[in-house]
Amino acid sequence: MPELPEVENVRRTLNPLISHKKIMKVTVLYPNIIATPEVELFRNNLVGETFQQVSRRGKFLLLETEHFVLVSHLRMEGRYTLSSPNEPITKHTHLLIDLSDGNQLRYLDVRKFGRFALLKKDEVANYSSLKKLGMEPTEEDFSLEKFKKALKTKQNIKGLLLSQKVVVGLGNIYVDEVLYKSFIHPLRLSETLKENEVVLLRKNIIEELNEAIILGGTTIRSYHNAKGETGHFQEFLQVYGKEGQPCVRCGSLIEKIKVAGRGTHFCPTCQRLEGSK
DNA sequence: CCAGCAGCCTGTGCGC
DNA sequence: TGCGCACAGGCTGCTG
Repeated sequence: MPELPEVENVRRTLNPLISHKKIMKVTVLYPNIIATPEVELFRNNLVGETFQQVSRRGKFLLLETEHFVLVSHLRMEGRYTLSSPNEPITKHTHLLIDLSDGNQLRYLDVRKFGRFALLKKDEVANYSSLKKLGMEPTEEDFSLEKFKKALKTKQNIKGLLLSQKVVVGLGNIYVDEVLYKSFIHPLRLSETLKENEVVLLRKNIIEELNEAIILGGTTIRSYHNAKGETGHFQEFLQVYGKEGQPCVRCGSLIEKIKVAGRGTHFCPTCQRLEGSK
């Protein structure tokens, strides 16, 4: 489910719901979602802490307390809600955190792919999942020079962008949209991109993700922010989920193939597979 | 070291 | 209606 715009909207809606609230009790209903430390320690370390701000690195949420950072990844379908402890617990609820204001923060995840790691503050910088992440897709962090260097590989461009090791935040929907807007075929080898294509691709990545954040993210089936609201960017998708429909630029029918193991949508006419001569 | 791919889970939609 | 299969906003660990 969530790519960067959705995670950022969860961050923005979750932050005011939990910051400055003390953790009274922690209940883990599905232990496998806790990557580290062991569940007992996870609970004991969290109880008594007070949430500070919620921040984000790539698609990871960082729920900070005085001494720890709760690193949360929603993967495909993870979701937060704030409810009364009296509300019945559904079968897809896996973590409960009772707060000092009487509310209960809940983590729900149908596919159980999401993961939590509770780290001491000084361990965060060295945590492998965060350490290997690439640049944030902002004008300041996402350097054109670094991008050009990172593209010197024979990996196809879609796979490279999905890997999060060059620039973070793109998932299967936004990567298809961004490549479409940049006239680049998803199977194009990264090293064959020309200067003007790299410049356009970088600009489109930054703009696309920003616009999607402003529109509340993309809701195809399950995404909701921490207040239960859906996004609206799905109304502006041009290729994702549009197979068989005409390209708005040239009228060719949008095709769907598999790239990097993922369903991939593109226009066979406007998106170039070869570097221009 | 790196690219590629199963595995992790459950639900949904499709063809037969 | 039922069944089997493919597929779904992602990451990780193993393989060659």
